[in-house]
Amino acid sequence: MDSCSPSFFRRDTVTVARALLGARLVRDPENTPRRVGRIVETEAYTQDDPAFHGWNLYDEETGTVRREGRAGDLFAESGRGYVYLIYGMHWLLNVVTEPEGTGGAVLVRAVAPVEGTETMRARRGASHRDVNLTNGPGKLSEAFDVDDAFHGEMLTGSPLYLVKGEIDADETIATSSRIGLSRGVDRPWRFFIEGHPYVSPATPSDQTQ
DNA sequence: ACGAGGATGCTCT
DNA sequence: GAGCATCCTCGTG
Repeated sequence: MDSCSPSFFRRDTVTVARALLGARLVRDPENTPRRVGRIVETEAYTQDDPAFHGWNLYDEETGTVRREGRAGDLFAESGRGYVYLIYGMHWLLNVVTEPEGTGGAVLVRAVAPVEGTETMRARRGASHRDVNLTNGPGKLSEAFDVDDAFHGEMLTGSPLYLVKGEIDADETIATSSRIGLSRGVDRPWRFFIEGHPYVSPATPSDQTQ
């Protein structure tokens, strides 16, 4: 196993977001079958980005950072989880990037099931078609039992970690504006495997009106 | 197929 | 009080 180490994540956030396409997300708790998903969609968030949760903590003029609250953890050591609740309901999984003191994170937006699909079905409910198990950031968190417990934890080993992977020869990486934003819509920082069935069906933020 | 609307809680104003 | 890195259900065509 070539699991992603802190140094893998201690790089430019956009580079990490691209490099995570084809990587595996592994959920390996005790007493539960292992779940593995292949990452097919990510988004990058950087400290000078108005959509970044820690945007108001970073002063571009002086280069100083106020590491306060949950968003302050976006400036922590790379390889840690940044997990937060959106719309009062869904946990979203990010991995902290860049050197400590520099803000950045990659949102894992969609994976394709590789192993443990039965467990994912049990978590998501039987009424769903398989494509709906993990084709969105809230959905994959439910399928993989990701919640607040992983916020601030190192994602470099059990029970939740990432393993390096590649894009197949017949696959291409596509880019778009990110999903669900009102600010920072001009930054083309959503990356996905073009045409893959497990890419989320959402519309990029610069194509809505 | 697609669009509208509701659920629900944390953070900042 | 508003906005939010979402998802699901229920309308209409």
